[in-house]
Amino acid sequence: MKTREKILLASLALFNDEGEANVTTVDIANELDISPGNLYYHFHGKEEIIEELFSAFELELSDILQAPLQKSLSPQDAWFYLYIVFEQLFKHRYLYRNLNDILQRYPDIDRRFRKLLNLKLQAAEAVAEELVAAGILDTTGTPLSRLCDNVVLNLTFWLNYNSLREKNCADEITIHRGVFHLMSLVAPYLTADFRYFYDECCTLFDVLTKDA
Amino acid sequence: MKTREKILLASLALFNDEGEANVTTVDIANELDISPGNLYYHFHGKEEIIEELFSAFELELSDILQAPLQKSLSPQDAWFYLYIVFEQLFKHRYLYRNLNDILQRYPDIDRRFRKLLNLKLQAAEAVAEELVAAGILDTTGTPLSRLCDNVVLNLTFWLNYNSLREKNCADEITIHRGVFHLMSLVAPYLTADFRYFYDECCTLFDVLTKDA
DNA sequence: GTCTATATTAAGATAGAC
DNA sequence: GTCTATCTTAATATAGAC
Repeated sequence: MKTREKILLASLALFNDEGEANVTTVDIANELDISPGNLYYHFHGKEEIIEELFSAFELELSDILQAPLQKSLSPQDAWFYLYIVFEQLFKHRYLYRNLNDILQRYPDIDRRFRKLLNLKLQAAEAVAEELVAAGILDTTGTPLSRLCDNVVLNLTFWLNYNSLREKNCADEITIHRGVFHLMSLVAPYLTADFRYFYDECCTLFDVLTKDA
Repeated sequence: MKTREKILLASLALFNDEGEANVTTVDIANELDISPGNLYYHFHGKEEIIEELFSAFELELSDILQAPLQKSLSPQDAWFYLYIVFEQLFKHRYLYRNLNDILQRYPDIDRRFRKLLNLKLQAAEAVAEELVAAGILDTTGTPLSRLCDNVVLNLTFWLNYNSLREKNCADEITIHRGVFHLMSLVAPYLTADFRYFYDECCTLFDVLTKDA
């Protein structure tokens, strides 16, 4: 693997583990046993590394979020889809962990992150509309947009909230918990015929998280 | 007003406006037209200022959160109570804006913040139980703790989410929106007799936010 | 491409005069 | 209590040898 690639991978891992603000260019170089000078040969600095990491994240997440807009998701896939989204967010959790800080320091990332947020909203609405059409959800009384707004807020900040509740939570469990937490937001809108589905989720969730 | 007091007030204002990480001891001194040396005479550094600001926040918020645990809140006060909590969080929004960063750098604040989070959960459960007892909420099917968990997550991260959605939102509007957003979480559990209340909230919210 | 050595910068902090 | 002047430290960044 080329040094440039190695720098990106090591940076991502360090940012996720220690928090982006606490990782210096020297830390990254040390992690790879290369000199700081070498790192500066490949990247002009931390800023350029972050921008390149974000670009990769943006590309991958855009693809994921555009899927339900282009081709309608079958209801049984919605559950699986939620895991895909969560895993992508988790892979780049350094971003969500220090969101305001990073967006303030990198105006370009700020602009692009807001675009992604809109895309999240659109994807959530597309999936929700599918579920309503399939008779799985009944949202009469509350506008769909309000529910989706809440889903996106929870998607964006769940990882932060979970690390406040459980300081050392295994990665797998964190993702299960996140998906389940989102399910519970939608649960009150399930039609009577599909209530059993949420109950099954509760049981499954207990099984999945008991291994810990 | 004593210089010490002035430093605390100016720091809080700067932290809220610029983000704690972007404010240096020199910035604070400049804001007050005093020398950095003078600031260091009153405080050992930024750390001590933040710890003192947090202690004040902790004291005030604890009082607010303990109220519904000691004396049951009448249902008509619940709405008003939510405003009190939100305004307190808003006054110290610098903390919520860079939460992970600050908690990582100040282990003592981390410990105490988690305590406050538990207190938030307890207060939410106490209020929710009141509303259930009064026949305003019906939460059969979903455990109350899951709803409260979600309320606390939203309390903690609403300010962040809102500033992602609306970059320059007036303070007043931000708080109205936050309270309304929380209402909409609870709305699906309102009993049929009290549905009208949420509809009234929607109308009121439209009026309150139209002045902007 | 990679290293060592060094320069630059900015924040944090202190000493001593007034 | 407050100021000016100065020191320390850590992070960022570059120059030049190999």
